[in-house]
Amino acid sequence: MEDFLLYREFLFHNFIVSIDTMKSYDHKKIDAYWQDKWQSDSLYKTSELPQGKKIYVLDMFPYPSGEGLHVGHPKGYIATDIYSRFKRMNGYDVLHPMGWDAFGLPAEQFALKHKIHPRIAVENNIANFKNQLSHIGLDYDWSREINTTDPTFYKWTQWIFTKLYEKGLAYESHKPINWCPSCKTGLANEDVNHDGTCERCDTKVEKKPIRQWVLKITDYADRMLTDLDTLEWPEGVKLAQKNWIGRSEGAEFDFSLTDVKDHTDGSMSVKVFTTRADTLFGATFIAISADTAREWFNAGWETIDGVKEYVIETLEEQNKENDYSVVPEKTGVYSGINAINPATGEKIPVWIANYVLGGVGTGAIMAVPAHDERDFEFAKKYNLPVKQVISPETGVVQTNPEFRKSIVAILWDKKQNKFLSINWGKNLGGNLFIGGGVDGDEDSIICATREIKEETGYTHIRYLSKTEVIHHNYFAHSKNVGRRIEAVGLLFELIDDTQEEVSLEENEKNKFTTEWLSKQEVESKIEDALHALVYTMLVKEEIYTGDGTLISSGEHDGITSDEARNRFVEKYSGKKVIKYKMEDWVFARQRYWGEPFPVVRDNNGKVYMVDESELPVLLPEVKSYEPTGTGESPLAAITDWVNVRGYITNKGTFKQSNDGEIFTRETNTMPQWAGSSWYYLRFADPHNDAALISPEIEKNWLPVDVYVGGDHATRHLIYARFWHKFLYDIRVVSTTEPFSRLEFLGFILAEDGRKMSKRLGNVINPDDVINEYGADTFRVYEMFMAPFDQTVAWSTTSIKGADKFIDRVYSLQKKISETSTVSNMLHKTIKKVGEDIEKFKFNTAISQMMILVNAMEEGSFTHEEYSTLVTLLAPFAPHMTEQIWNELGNTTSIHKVSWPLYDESLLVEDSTTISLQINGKLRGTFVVPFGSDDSTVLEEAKILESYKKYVGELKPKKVIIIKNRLINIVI
RNA sequence: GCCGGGGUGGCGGAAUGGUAGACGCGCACGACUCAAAAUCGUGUAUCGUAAGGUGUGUGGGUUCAAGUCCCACCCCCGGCACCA
Repeated sequence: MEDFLLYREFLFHNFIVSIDTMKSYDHKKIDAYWQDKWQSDSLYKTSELPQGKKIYVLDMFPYPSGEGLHVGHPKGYIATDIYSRFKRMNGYDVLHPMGWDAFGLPAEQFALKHKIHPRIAVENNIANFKNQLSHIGLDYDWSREINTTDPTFYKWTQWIFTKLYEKGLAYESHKPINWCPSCKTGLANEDVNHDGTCERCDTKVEKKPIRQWVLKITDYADRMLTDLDTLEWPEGVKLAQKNWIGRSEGAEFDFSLTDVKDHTDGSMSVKVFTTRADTLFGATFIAISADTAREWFNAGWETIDGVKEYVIETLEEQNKENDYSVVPEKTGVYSGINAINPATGEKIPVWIANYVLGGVGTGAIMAVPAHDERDFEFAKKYNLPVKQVISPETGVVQTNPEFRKSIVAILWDKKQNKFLSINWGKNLGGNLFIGGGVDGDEDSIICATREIKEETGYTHIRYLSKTEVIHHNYFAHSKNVGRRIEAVGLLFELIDDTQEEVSLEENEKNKFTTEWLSKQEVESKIEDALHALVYTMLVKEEIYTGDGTLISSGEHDGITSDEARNRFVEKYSGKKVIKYKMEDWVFARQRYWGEPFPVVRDNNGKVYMVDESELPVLLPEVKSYEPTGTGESPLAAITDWVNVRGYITNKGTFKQSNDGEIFTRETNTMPQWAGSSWYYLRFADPHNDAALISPEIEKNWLPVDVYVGGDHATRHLIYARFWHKFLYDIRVVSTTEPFSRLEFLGFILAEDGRKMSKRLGNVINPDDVINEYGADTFRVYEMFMAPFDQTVAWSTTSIKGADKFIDRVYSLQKKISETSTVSNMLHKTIKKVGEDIEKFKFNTAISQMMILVNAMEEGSFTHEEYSTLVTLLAPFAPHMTEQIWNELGNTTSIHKVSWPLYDESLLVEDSTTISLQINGKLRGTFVVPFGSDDSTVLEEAKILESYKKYVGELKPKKVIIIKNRLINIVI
């Protein structure tokens, strides 16, 4: 009641203004009034522990850039706001926090440009962001705000690093890494664009050997892969992670080398990695990368003429690599060395080839041109032998099959470039080539020649080529038996069209017709897997790269690819190996604005972690935080910070002491991804000095139930999963995954369809929009403009629709009456809005409410029904609905009201419109009572003019009636 | 090339195999107004005066009925890319 009186007083002072603006209500006053009131009432304060059902709704926390917010930024925040308000109204305790990801390069670059300290810049930017956000009416509990640059926060980032080190998951490396010459820092692979440029500044990234801290994320690759299945994430993201992790199961084999001149590395063998160990007998040459060749040179190898030049040239070429979209032409050179295939004992040449890459596998491959496209392309170019060792397998393998031998013959008319096909009709397999069974030991060419003559009469033909045996499995329905066919495919050329009388019986002849098909027709009409494969191999001259049965593999003929992969590793001294495309995480940056490593070294360079009791290691103030570009961080110049006296505790950690030895601090800083890899935990327990998070709080609030943000499929979402799993292993968290459900948001583009940027001058500032239309209109429009996950351009005209809607809902207040025409529509709306919010389908939820409002405007509705509408709209338009709620005489906040329930019985309408179809075409509609039985519907339909016109006295062949929907009469 | 996602009016977009284009913008006309804005009303896929025909990227198919299911292809967006 107090609120109500307060509001009356407020109206008295301000209402005149709103009449002037010709709007039903004055959003500026109302927005501010309620935002202040919610704030002073602590409406959104989250309790320390959830009392009942909990839900943790999280936005990807923003990077507080100097540019401020544009209208695209709040889209996700509005969605989580709606979702969390909805959940709160459904009786959940909601954790919905916000914070700042403020370390990292952009903040530092902004600071450098504007000549202010990054800490000050970050403070200003956060203040600006917070001010902009505050106008939107979001329900964050700001008492839980966190900031990754706050020492009380990064203390725990450092703590996690010391734990990673303890568990052997952090190590130093001098391997060449990605170096951005413009940002003057090392980068993780994840920070490098597809085209080899820096993700931040688009400068060409170089390889540079720098001492680096690296995290062993590859140790978690398998778990990260398998646990993907447990996540309610968009399939695309899961797939992207799967590809990024890039697990491949294979084997390594040693090929011993012969004819090596002065190769002093002593091993005299080359190690290859393959995922196709089953094709070992088909390895007809070895190909090594230019990198591997260089290593051999360094080890003292003297080679034949031209090889060294080729290697140098290739290395140069590969370092350029600007255009990633074009696969370069394969080149190579014979090295003069030969290798022994461990399976066949044969001597095969070793080539150096540009398509073999140094960083992949072992940098050397066994080339199997018969079963690998790249090897095949290379072998064709350099005339290297192709040896098929896998017999293709088509169809579905049958149990207890009948064995048969057969041929598939393709007759080619070169002049017309057409292929002879037999059309058996739809039910007998459609178009095939010529097929037939082999009699006993009959030669396949003779057999095929005979079949062609028998079935088509052509006799003047020339044999061209044939395949190895293909195994084809199918179920012969006519004989009710599974079959396994050993087929040979053959290609013949038609010399002339001399044709004999087809020797088959008349009734046999009538079963099929012969047709000449063009290439295009063949590809669309020949559906049979075996016949299509024969065509692919003989006409298109493609190789078979799938699994199958072994042939030409000595004693192993007849076993499957799977069996061979296991057997060959044992038999030929191979080793099973699992490789990942993902590499360990380069975790150091040579910049100022990041978390310092809690690491010191003694004068022998031995590394110690700073003792937990002395964390955080504070980022020191520094005069110049410009990058040095030497691979050293600016911190290295601060000698009285770098040099620190102390001692090593019996735990092996470092503690400061003025009379101790001198140690030197690590001067690299952590990458921006460090803080964001665990921040979501801290929101649940933001002020805990003693622990990263209290176990009780962790158990009650975590994991994040719904995580909303932009597409970070392969970086943030990989790193956070890795750290979370590690924290699970050291018992800091009790779940194996951090984010149960993930919802991506589509971006908002500028009205011109381009990205919003200051440079293009097309930025739309939410402050301006809110000023003109109010926060509620802004919120409703952003949610209504397109499906949530879809990118869409801003429209300064379309927003008027949302504005009108808000205004009309407010105006409806005047129409409250004692009667109702909308009860059915209202209950449908309650159902749909609830279901849609749950699924993040905000656009259709709003559209349903618009439909209801239209119906209310046309008909009549009660006070209670109006209250229900306002309640449904409350999560979307919190200010206006709170205002109405208050004006309706309620004394508590609408945001504490229970979500309305729908009445199943009221979802049903009294009557329903049936559409009349005649032969599937719409010919009219009519209304019948809901639930009318079929005969009633038919009788009603017969009354229609269109029924009389189209059906008349004709007898319908068939009448299909879909209850409450339609009647279709087939005549 | 491979893997995702998508292709529906002038625009953003709706459609459990069952009236395609809900809802909104825009546009046109009308009401109110001296006038405009705002607001309200009516109309708005397309061809046709009409009856009716045609329409969800293209071509086939399944079905009484296809935007929706199946096959082939084209185009757009995103990711990966000589990964052995």
